Amino acid sequence: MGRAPCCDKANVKRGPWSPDEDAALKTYIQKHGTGGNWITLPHKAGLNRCGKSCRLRWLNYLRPDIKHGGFTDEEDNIICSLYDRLGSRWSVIASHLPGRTDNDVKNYWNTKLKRKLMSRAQQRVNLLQYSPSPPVQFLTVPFKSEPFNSCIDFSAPLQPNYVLSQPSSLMQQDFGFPFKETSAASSSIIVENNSDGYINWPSTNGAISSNDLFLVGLLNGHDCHEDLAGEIAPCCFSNPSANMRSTASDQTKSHDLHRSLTYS
DNA sequence: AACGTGTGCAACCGCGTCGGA
DNA sequence: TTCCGACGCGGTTGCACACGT
Repeated sequence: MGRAPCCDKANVKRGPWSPDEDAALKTYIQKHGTGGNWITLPHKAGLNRCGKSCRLRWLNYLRPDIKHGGFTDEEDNIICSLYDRLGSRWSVIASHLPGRTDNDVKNYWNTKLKRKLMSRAQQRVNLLQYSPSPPVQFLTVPFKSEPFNSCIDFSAPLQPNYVLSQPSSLMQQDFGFPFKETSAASSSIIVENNSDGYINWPSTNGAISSNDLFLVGLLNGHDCHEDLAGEIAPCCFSNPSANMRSTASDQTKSHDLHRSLTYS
């Protein structure tokens, strides 16, 4: 049996709020407060609205301390940093941004910030400076919803000359298969021998940032000191090894990373 | 001008949690 | 301890507007 609805949906107004309704709600709350009961508030305020709708309208729009308008770079950084640590806990993230609501932050993340980060990631790819001719062929790596972290699952054995860029937060060592560095300044490596389809790295502390991208491409045997151009192949995080730690938060990151890559 | 598509954001929905009876 | 109403949250939807063809 489902939960009983909080109000009679057939007999309450829905959709956008009119200026009159806004005024009525604002006037009532400023005069009487919410009274700790949103369900009875609309009746008392003379509004034919669901209590939840009133609560949302007040918290997300009518509250006097709401900050409207664009987000600043500083706010961007706070959101990115907190999302990296907390995932999609918008209310917690919004609590660090005075005047911003969880709905605001969520919408901003979903519509703008995610794409902004993708654009930065693309710039990082270009900075890797590989330019094979014929162009790089990129490995398609299907997303898998479970498990995650501490390992990239390529679904199929890696072939020689696949290029893997690693996240900056991880050390370039002990990947569990032979590789060579592309250059001292680069964060990429090249697979020299076939691998078993998994790349393990030594970090067991879950130190993967959602700003970190794992990019894979095939060099077609060309020299690595050329420009990298073409499609990005998203990788999923996988955890076939029992001694690797994985968390729900990492699953979210992996999922979001995949989704954001598919936007490009 | 008309139409299709993309974007931003307000609002809704459903579920988990909390607290009082 | 259990039940139930209300709250709060995150995911999703739908609409208005902008923009391109």
